Amino acid sequence: MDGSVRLTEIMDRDLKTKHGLSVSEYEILVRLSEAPERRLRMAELAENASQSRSRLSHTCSRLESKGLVKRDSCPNDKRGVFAHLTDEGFATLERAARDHVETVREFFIDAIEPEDLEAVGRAFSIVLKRLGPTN
Amino acid sequence: MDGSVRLTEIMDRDLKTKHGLSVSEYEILVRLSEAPERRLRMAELAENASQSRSRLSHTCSRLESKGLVKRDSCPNDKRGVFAHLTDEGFATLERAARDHVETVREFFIDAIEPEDLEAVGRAFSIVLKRLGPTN
DNA sequence: CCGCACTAGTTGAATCTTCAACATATGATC
DNA sequence: GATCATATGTTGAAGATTCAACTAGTGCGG
Repeated sequence: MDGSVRLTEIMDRDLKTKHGLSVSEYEILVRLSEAPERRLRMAELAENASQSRSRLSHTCSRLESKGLVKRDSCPNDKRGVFAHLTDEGFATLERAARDHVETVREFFIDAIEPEDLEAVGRAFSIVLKRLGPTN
Repeated sequence: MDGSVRLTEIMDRDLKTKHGLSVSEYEILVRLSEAPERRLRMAELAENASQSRSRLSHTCSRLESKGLVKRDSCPNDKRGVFAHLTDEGFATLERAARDHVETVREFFIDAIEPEDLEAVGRAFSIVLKRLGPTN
């Protein structure tokens, strides 16, 4: 646990100093970029990014005021809200991802024996499944 | 990473609802309880618990006001401060640890194949070594 | 078509963390 | 033994997260 905490700390600082993004903001941009039409309902996004809805709301407000994300209401379900990635958001993500991937390699992927890496993947997938949906 | 985030989230909520402690507070109590005479210099404690000094200061203030930790100055080095675990702190830790260990088993240890668990240990030890001391 | 339980998302206050600035002390060097 | 670079720890403000309360909309059952 200690190792993984320290690792995210590194990632966080790296992203923040180079691109002004926290890991959780980055996470959100990634999920959006992978979604069809680069947009997702808030609830779904919260689920994907393992964040509470409240937290997502706040974080999205920040991202919106940075111009990286835009929210508009969903026509079908009047309660619903779509968050979608702006072009600027996508561009920022692309830049950030390049550095981020490199950092991940340096401190994680390349540091570990390949078979141990696979084991880590298996292990935490199971944990995730065991824990079920967020909240 | 996602799995490990979700895992600490569970630990956190578990500790908080049952014992009123956050994971980082718990962490601090653990390190102190393991130290000789149940006390450590602030800097050393920060290092052990992978926290910034500033954060430790604030957290210690909270723990102190709860009566679980006490700080007093170090005779050798007048800049220095010792944090030590009070009896009440130790008692609280003992209670918390019982539940905590069980939660860890349930969602982590028992969920994972033993050899994968070993791999996880190896992997993150290396990460930790690679990252070096905090900050 | 009314009532009611439930879901979506936001808000604000309380809490926690980060960051930079600070006060103080140490110790090496000249 | 004065000076300067460095280490220790705290502080307060700014930023992020959590928690509980809230608004609004959905949709089922009668």
